[in-house]
Amino acid sequence: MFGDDASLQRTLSALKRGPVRFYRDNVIALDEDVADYLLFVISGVVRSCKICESGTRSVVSFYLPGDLFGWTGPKLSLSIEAATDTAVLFIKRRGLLALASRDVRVANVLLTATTNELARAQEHVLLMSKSAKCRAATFLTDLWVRLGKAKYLDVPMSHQDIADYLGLTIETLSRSITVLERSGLIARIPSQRRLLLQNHFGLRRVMN
Amino acid sequence: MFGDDASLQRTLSALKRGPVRFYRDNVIALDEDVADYLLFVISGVVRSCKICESGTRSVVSFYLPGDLFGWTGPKLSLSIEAATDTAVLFIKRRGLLALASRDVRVANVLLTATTNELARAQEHVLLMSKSAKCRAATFLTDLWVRLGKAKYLDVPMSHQDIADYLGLTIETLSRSITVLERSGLIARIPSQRRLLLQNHFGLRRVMN
DNA sequence: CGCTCATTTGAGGAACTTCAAGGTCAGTGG
DNA sequence: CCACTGACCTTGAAGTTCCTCAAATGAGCG
Repeated sequence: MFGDDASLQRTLSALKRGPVRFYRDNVIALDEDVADYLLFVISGVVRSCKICESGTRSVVSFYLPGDLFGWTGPKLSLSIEAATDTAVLFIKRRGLLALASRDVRVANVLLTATTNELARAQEHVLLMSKSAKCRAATFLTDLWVRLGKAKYLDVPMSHQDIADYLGLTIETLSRSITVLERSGLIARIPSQRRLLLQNHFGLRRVMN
Repeated sequence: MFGDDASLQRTLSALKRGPVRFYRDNVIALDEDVADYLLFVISGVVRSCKICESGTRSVVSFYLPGDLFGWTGPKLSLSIEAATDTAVLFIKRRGLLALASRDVRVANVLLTATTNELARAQEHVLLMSKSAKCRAATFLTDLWVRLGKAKYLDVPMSHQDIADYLGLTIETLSRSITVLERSGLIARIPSQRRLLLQNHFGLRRVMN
């Protein structure tokens, strides 16, 4: 079984639902739902976040096109939401697991996806005990890398989302970005949302 | 193959090396080594941590007896160290993966271990944007749960380790614990290292 | 006891948050 | 074409939390 890619493709197609489109700030799933489905991002940005009893929100992770995720345990009760307009694929978890037990390539994809997500979560932990300036610089540089190192960085998510991801207020984030700009490390051309990372060496130094 | 637990046990035995004992603060592995081995904690506490260029240390995770870990990607370059005197098992990664592809039980153990580690990392991220008092209360309560909800909580790792895990200074951690004590939520009986969590409801409230 | 190391406590300063106001930009309707 | 609106971002000033530095206290051990 699955001796050729074509039959693998057919089996995968049978497991997926979508692409489903969501508008910005729509809830895609609560993580009770994610117990049954993995998500694959086709376009746009997805965030997983948590609202505390105190009303404060934390963004745990951003997922970009090509990311496969949904391993988060149900006890965290995270909410999966569209950070921009998005399209995502829902993939039956049990079906994919069964497939993985028969096809090593599938198993490797799942293992790689999970390991990557763990590594990113650990880097996130490390980031949270750095200064605001360092957090902002690291976030922008990482995002630029994840989006393919294009000439300009079009930041797709709102500053509020970024601030909640970095554990800062939106004001502190704004000030930090302004400091980076005044230091000549980045520039905003021509508008807010489009950034040019000018001095990668300097950014690396700020990132520690 | 592996139709019975006995043959599974034999195969597992062939993959493991140890138990190996380490004294407190010994380096168990750098994560280039962890690329080849998974670690299983027999006794004591293991920490994974990172020293920045600036000299500051962060503890990414603590592993307790029964924990299986080592999925961290090599690009983080974490150091795996003994937070107390410990005994650990080294398990050949490739061998265990091969085993997992043939035995669903093994695959499930690996998946569960990885998912748990991811969930803990995400909770850690959430924790880092809370107040010092909340972080301390959450850490102590979680540790108490992970250690089996014994009557007394014998904190096994140093305050410095805990502070580096929580992204606080050792002084702020100490003050936070003192505040919890003065609020009657915890008590130190009879010495520093042994704590009694007195008011679980109150602790839950501080944890938010 | 007298050493060392770990933890606690205090006072002052730095970083971040809060609250409040001003600015920018895209969309809408006159 | 221009003013109006609302969402989003930026800036300023005051307040809070946490950090830094310094010293004191406590625990463990020869």
